[in-house]
Amino acid sequence: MTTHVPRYHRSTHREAILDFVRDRRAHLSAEEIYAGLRPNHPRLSMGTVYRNLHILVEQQRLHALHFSNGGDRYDARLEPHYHLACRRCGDVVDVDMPVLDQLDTFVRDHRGSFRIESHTVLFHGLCFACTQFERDVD
Amino acid sequence: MTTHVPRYHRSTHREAILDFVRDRRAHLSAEEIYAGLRPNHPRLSMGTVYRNLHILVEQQRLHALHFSNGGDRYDARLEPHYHLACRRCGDVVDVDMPVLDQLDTFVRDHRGSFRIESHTVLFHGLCFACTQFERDVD
DNA sequence: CTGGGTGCAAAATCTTTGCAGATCC
DNA sequence: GGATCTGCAAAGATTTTGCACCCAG
Repeated sequence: MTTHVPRYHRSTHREAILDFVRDRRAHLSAEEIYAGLRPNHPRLSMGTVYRNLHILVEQQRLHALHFSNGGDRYDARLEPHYHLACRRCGDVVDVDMPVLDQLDTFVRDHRGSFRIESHTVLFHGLCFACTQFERDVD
Repeated sequence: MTTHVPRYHRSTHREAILDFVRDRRAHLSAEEIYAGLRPNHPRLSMGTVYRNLHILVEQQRLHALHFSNGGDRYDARLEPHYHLACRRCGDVVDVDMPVLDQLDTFVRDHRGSFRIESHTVLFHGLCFACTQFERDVD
């Protein structure tokens, strides 16, 4: 039982999806990608968006981010970096700070049985716009 | 338009859910909680589980964890701590290392417009059992 | 009493998948 | 030609919600 590895063909839609996420430099949901591409790709379907997003992640041409609200989001910035999410509006931005590679090493030494591959850091809080709607946060 | 804040009553189901998550000391899904309580609470429904989990999180008596595979998981351990998730089987364990409070301060100084409240760290990798199923991971 | 809590089932989300035809190599 | 890609619609999986009734305060 050897797992079949497909040799992907070239696909206009797949490239369009990748380009779209790259150009936006944002953390887009499948729905946003679909809506954004629809004008120029009227025959695009959600099934195709999902199928291609999975392939692009598998090919390491996109990274998937998992959040609380709603579904996954996709990021074309491949170097490790941290994120900051607003708990009110859900907006996600990149954090401009060095990645702490030593964390992986530290945990590796303390938990040898687990093969650590990477880590993610997510900061939680309120973006500037949303702070105005939340008064007394103790 | 002032948001209505309910004064929660006492509820056998809510306490049972909280006790169950506390006793298991694990990171349980709604489904697992439902299945685990069903024997002793035959009239419990999934709707009630979800409604109470939201309330317990709002009351800060549980924390919700968000992962890629499937839905949220719930944790009764309230002090900040980090997690380690196996990308193959999805198992989640606590990481025994001090929390880096200074990260919040650091990012606060570099992104004044965002009100940082906390951060989470998630390590990714393979648990010991799953390393045996994955050979050549480059 | 009044407002919260619950079961139940329907609805709402979000994502996956089967299939037939089109496309790539 | 054979594997991959696609639209479409149906099916899955997960979570929310409307409603009538029950229960706590």
